Parts: sequence; structure tokens; C-alpha cells
Amino acid sequence: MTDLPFSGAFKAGKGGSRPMFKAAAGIFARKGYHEATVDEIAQAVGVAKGTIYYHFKNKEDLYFAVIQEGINIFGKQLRVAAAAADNPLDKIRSLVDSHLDFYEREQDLVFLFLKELSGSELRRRILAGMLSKCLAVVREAIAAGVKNGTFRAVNPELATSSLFGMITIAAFHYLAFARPIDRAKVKSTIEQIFTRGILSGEGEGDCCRVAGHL
Amino acid sequence: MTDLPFSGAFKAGKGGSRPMFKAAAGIFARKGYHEATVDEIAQAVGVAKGTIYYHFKNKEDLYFAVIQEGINIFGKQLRVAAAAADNPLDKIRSLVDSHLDFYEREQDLVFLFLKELSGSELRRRILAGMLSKCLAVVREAIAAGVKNGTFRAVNPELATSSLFGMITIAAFHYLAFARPIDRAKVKSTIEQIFTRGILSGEGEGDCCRVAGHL
DNA sequence: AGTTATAAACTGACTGGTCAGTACAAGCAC
DNA sequence: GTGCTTGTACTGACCAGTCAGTTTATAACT
Repeated sequence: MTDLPFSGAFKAGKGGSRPMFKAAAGIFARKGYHEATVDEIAQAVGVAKGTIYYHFKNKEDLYFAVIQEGINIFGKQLRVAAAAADNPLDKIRSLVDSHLDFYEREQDLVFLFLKELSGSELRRRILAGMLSKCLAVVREAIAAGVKNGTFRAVNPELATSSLFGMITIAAFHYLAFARPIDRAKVKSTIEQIFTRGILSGEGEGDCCRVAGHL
Repeated sequence: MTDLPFSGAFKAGKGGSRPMFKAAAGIFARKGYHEATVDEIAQAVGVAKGTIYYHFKNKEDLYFAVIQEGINIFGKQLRVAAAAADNPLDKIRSLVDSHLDFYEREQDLVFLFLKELSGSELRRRILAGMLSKCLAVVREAIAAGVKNGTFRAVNPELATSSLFGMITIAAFHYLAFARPIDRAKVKSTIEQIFTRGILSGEGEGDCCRVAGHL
């Protein structure tokens, strides 16, 4: 909300910062960058077009501010979730919960992120970098778990991506068809598959021959 | 390639069907629907703009034809992979392999799919439905495994989404930064986490308390 | 309290460029 | 001689971005 490298960054606006951000995020998420017109966003926000340009250099600037703000929200939420638990396993559980929470509350942002990830190479890389920073807490929790023996010797980087993917797509499964997310079911699936898979089980290696390579 | 509900659907073109499709997919994937101009696509394909409009009703029609064709390729590949193994576990392994294969060979399509999944509600729903049909073979393999006791009692629907998400995002992890996918690493991570998680292990339930619900 | 000064926030009609889609005369191949 | 292709040129809609001017908020002076 503060220290953003953008012209206006939601400080101003008749109705205050948050509604402006919400409205813009909603339009961008629903229609995409190019289909969303600045006129339309201005109307949704409840200001004149010129006002948008008073606060933001141009449409892209506004768009990035929305993304940046979204990343901030996501990152902060994950950090809080990680801090709320004190061992790797609970951290992961808390993070999964928090992620699902974000998914439910900020669907617009989720779609915005997905859009950005499928954008041009540059945009994709930028967002992937930002997300990667947000997910550092997950990576660290997994790495810690591997170190202290709670988890098996997975690659924390890839395990993080995997978990992120599982949550995102499993939850997406509901949103794609405009159904409410069944959090209990998703959580239980993740517990059953991810958590169980990553925990250093008793009967260790036998079921897991990886065809050929390590 | 055949039975498509589209005007022209890549039957024609100087260089035959495939190059035309490839070029169009590439442009759409790199620039997105709105930034890609028909002139540009025509040039890339190597035909005159009028020719595009001779075969396709309009830009959207062309775009959908590309998507549809992509889905056909993906679906066929998965079906072949599933048929190549005769028990649930091997089917899953074969499907993972095949999926990664598709990911590597048809990056344009992957990005196109991602774009579409983050598009408007209608478009999202349409593509999600198509993908869901493609992934039926995965769902069935998982369901069969659950039935015959190879796998634990997961929800096949959600487990499929989870696996799809894992693969997609883990591989994306590389593509986002324009690095080649390290297939061995991705496969081993999936083996370690998904396969191991879903296999009905000896020490069954103890590690997997799901906070509260079933 | 009333007047004046100044800046910040806001407005909306207008402009200029872009691009989907059309039109068409002419060429080629089977 | 019909189906397919080309190239060029044109139109009309749409939209990002501009700008001259209005409103509101704040402070300062008498």
C-alpha cells in the first residue's frame, strides 16, 4: 500500500483506496487487460476517466499497481500463516489453509495472476518472480522439514511448485464451473496426497522406484 | 482435425494444415488474443489476410479452431499413454510422462490453455470442460486404482486436478524463466509426492489426520 | 466571518491511431 | 470454370490518452 513504484497506488479516490483497487481488479480479472477499457474501470470505480490518469501514468501502470497490491496481500497472508505454526508440518497445513482462504476471498486476484502467468515472456517472468518470493515461506518450511527429518528428501523448490499447483488447480476445479470451493474436500485431498507423500514414512523407499533416475 | 464445428479448421493452406495451425498458435500464445492481429497471423502463416477470412468466419473462429485442435492433440496423446499400460500405477506413470511430453513439445498450446482458463467465465468453463474430458483417462485410472486397492480412497476428480496442477505448475517453474524443463527432476518429484501419497501404503492412516473432517 | 490565494483532485469532450472485417480485380491450378 | 488464393485499399468502430477548465480542500490574511 505504501512503498509502491507506481504513480498513484490507491492512496486516493473519493471512496478511498480499497474500493478503487477492488473495482479495478474485478474488471481486469473478468475481462482481461485488453478487453477492459479505462472508461469502464473509471465508471466501476465511480470516477471520471481523467481521474484515473491523474493517479496513474497509463492503463498499464494501473494494471501493475493492481497486480502489485495483490501480490502484497498474498505474500503478507502467507507470512502470517507461516508464523502461526512452529514446526514444518503445521506450517504447511497452515499455509495450505491460508492459500485456500486467499483463493476464496480474492478470486479476482487469482485469475489476474493466472492471466499474467500466461502472458508475454517478460510479464510471466516478472509475476513468477514475485510469486516465488511470496512462496519463499513455503519453500523454507519444506526445506526445514527435510532438514529435521519430518519430510523426505524432496527438492523444496519443486515441491513448493507442486503444492502451489495442486491447490490452485484443485480449487480451480470448482471455480471454473462457478461452484463454491469445497474447502474440506480440497484440504483432505491435499492432506491425503501431498502431506502423506512428503512425510518421511516408516516404510520409506520401497513403493517409489523412479524409473531410472534419482 | 476432422469433425470440428469450425469453418475451415486447418484443412487448407499452402504448406498444408499443420504449419498454419502451428504459426497461428504461436502468435496467439505469445501475444494473446487481442494483441495478436489478423494481419500478423496471416503473415506468419504465409497467406494473405483474405485467405484467413475465406477459411474462418472471423478472428474468434480461428482462435477457437486453434484451441480445439490443441485439445484434440492433448486428448489423443493422453489416451494413447493410458492404453500403453495395463494397471493403474503404470497408467499414471505413463500419463505423467505423456503430459510432460506435451508440455515440452507444445508450449504454445499450454500457454494458450492457461490463457483461456483465466479468461471470461464462459471461455473458462468451455475450456475446463474440454480439459476435463481429456483428463477422463487420468480420472479413470485413479478410480480403478482406488477400486482395486492400489490407491488410497481419494476423490478421483480432485486427485486428477491435483496431479494436473502439480505437473503444470512444476513444469511451469522452468518455463516461466525460459529454462528447459528438467524432466527427470519433475518426474521424480511427482513420484515422490503424488505417487507415494496416493499409493495405499502399509502404515496407512496414522500420519494423515485431517484436521476435523473426513 | 468573509475574502483571497493556491494547490490538489476531478471532469468529460475530443483526438489520433489501430485494427477487424470487407471489397474486389486478377492470378493460378486442377 | 470453379475453387482457392493474392494484394491492396478502404471503412467504421473502438479506445487510450490528453487537456482546458471546474470543483473542493486548505491555509492565510484582514
